[in-house]
Amino acid sequence: MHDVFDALSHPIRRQVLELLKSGGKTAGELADNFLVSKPTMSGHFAKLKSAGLILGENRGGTIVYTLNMSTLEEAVMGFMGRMGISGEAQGDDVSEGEVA
Amino acid sequence: MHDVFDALSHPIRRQVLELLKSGGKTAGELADNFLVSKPTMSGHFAKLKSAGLILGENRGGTIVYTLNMSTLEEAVMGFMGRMGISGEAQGDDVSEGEVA
DNA sequence: TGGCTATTTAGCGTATTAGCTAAATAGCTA
DNA sequence: TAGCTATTTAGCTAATACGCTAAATAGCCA
Repeated sequence: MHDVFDALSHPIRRQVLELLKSGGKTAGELADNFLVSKPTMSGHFAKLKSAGLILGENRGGTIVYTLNMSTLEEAVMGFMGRMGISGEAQGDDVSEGEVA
Repeated sequence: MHDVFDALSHPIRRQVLELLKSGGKTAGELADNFLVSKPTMSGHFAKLKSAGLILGENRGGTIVYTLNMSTLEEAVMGFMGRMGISGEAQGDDVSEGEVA
C-alpha cells in the first residue's frame, strides 16, 4: 500500500499509468512521451512494477508493459473509502457532521 | 495536484488525514498518535498544509488542524476518474472496453 | 515580569530520489 | 559471427526527504 502511493508521487509515473489505460505499450513507446532519458524511464517503470501497478511481459527483445488496475484500485479507493469518500459526487454542501 | 500526491506518499501523513476525518485536532493531539518527535510531526503538518490538504487555525497558543476534504477529493478522484475508475464497486468483470 | 505549555524554526546527518552518460544484456537478422 | 535495436544496469552527482536535538516564538497565568 505504501509503495503504491510512493509510486504515484511522481508525475511521470502517474502519466505512464494514464498512457497504459488504453492498452499495453512497450518501454520505448512509453518513453517517447517524456523528455527524460530512457534509463530514467526504466527506473520509473521499475518502481511502478515493484509497487504492483504495472506488469512487464518480455516479448522477444521488447518489453510490453500493461496496467494492473486492481492494485491501483485497491490501494487508492481503499484509502479514499477510509476517508469517507466512496466516489459518489460530493458537492459543497455539508450533509453530515453538523458544525453547531 | 502534484503536491497532493507528494503529501500522500508518506504513511504518517495519510494517517493524519484519517485522524482528522472525525474532526479538528490540535498539533499535539495528532502528534501523540505517532512515535516520531513533535518537530518531525510539525514538518508533516507543514507539508499537508502546503498541499492544501489541511487548514491550521491558531486558537490561542494551540493550533487546530482540520481536514480540507475538497482538495483531497479533487486531486485523487480526478486522477482516478482519468484512469477510468469513478468509485463504483468494480469487480473482476469487464463491463466496458471489451478486449476482443 | 517570570514561568509554563504548545508549536515551530534552525541546523545537522543520513538515506533516498531523480536525473545523467556509458556500458552491459538480450533478442533478432543477415 | 557481426551488427542492429530495445532495454536495463552501473556508477556518478545533485537535490530532496526525514529524522533528531536545541533553541526560538507565542500565548496564557500568576
